[in-house]
Amino acid sequence: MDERASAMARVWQVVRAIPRGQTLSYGEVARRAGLPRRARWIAVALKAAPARPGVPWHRVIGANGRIAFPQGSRPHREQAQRLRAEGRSVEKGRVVPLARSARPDDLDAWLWKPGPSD
DNA sequence: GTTGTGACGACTT
DNA sequence: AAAGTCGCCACAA
Repeated sequence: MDERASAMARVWQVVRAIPRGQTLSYGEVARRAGLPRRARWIAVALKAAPARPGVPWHRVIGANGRIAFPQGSRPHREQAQRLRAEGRSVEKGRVVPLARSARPDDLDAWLWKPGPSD
């Protein structure tokens, strides 16, 4: 079984595990998939993601809450729309962090943290 | 084989 | 705040 395929499967699995309305950064997805420092590669994996079952790719955002697609682009609008449909607000291409912390440098604010109840 | 590019990220100017 | 730089690495040309 080739490593590339299993790595990709791990990425999809991690992304599929993100609950509705929650987000993870590319870097965090990479770490959880056992691919530290390969944030860029996550994009490759998501592009290759199966359409059906489908992975919630819109829950994966940049490290600063930025939607990675160019503003105004089709995919950018779709991602923003999907996130808003799950209750998150997006302002100027940026996903507004969850209320727990307003500090823009606090990654935890928009990173989903698995809690004891999960 | 080399080069440029990109749905990234951490750092430094 | 904005722009560079560098590390990372799959892919296409």
